[in-house]
Amino acid sequence: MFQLSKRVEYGLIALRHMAMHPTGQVYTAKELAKEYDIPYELLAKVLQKLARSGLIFSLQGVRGGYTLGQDPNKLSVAHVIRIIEEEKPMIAECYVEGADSCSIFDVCTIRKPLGKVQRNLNILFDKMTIQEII
Amino acid sequence: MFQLSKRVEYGLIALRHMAMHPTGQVYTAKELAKEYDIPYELLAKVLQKLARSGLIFSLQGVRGGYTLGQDPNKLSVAHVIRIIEEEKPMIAECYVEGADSCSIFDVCTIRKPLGKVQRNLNILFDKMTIQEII
DNA sequence: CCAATATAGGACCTGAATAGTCGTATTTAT
DNA sequence: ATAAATACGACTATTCAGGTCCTATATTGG
Ligand code: SF4
Ligand code: SF4
Repeated sequence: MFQLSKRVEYGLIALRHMAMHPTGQVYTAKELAKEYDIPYELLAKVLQKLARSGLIFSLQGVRGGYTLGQDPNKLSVAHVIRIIEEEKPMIAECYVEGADSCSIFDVCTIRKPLGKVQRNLNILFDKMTIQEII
Repeated sequence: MFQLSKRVEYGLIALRHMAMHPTGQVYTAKELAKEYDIPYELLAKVLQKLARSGLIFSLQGVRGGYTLGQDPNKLSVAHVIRIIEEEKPMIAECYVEGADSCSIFDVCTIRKPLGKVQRNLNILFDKMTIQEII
């Protein structure tokens, strides 16, 4: 319970790697996968997703790869999570899926307090930048 | 991702229910399950676990049930989670399962920053008591 | 004593979500 | 042209949470 998904972990690792080295440098999914011993196809998908949302730039073809598209100081972990996980619920499903998603919604007594936890968690991830995890 | 398990939610709901009403009162798993429309067997197991670790008292036999064993002011949500989930990992598995659990442990670069998140989350749940969620 | 009602707890089934794999198309530098 | 890279959809496998079922044991009250 409460684990970060591998996809998010892999994404963070890749972003951190890019942020650590001189900007503009291009990294291929292959070399990153090898460096960190991550399944290539899986990492590739994550990078594609990050690229699609403009978080990193992709260069196709020979000598292509990925390069950091944003200042790592301004890139929050929360943002990365949101992109990779899309709108997956955190803490409690009813927050995202609505009242119908939970059969005990209208008698549930812990929904509100959990909201507080959720907010605090958001703040935590919002404040944490890629630069910070280097 | 990052969801509280149903078992924890059910446990919190039951504890909250007990904490709301006069102390000493006995509740059966059956009536709680009905009241909140929770699967009886599942709730029963959660309550058994809470009873085993002394968090609530159990009375067997006819007219038995459960009764709150502790001051709700002193009972933290963190404690409840730890009892129900035992030593399930939060945030990242390597914290509990050790280095061998993750193939990229020794090249992983985000382990330490995730530790910070974990600590903050612990603080959050530690501070939150059952009394508080009433 | 006996029947009813409750907890105790193990075994099992199921479906959904995650992790990982494969195949193929497309792009581009050389 | 070829090789090396991204793009992307479809597929498989594994894991885990949620839920169910069954039996044993304890306790009360008639
Ligand atoms: S209504 Fe309550 S039990 Fe249901 S998902 Fe929301 S917080 Fe959890
Ligand atoms: S070593 Fe890194 S990737 Fe592996 S479980 Fe720990 S934090 Fe996650």
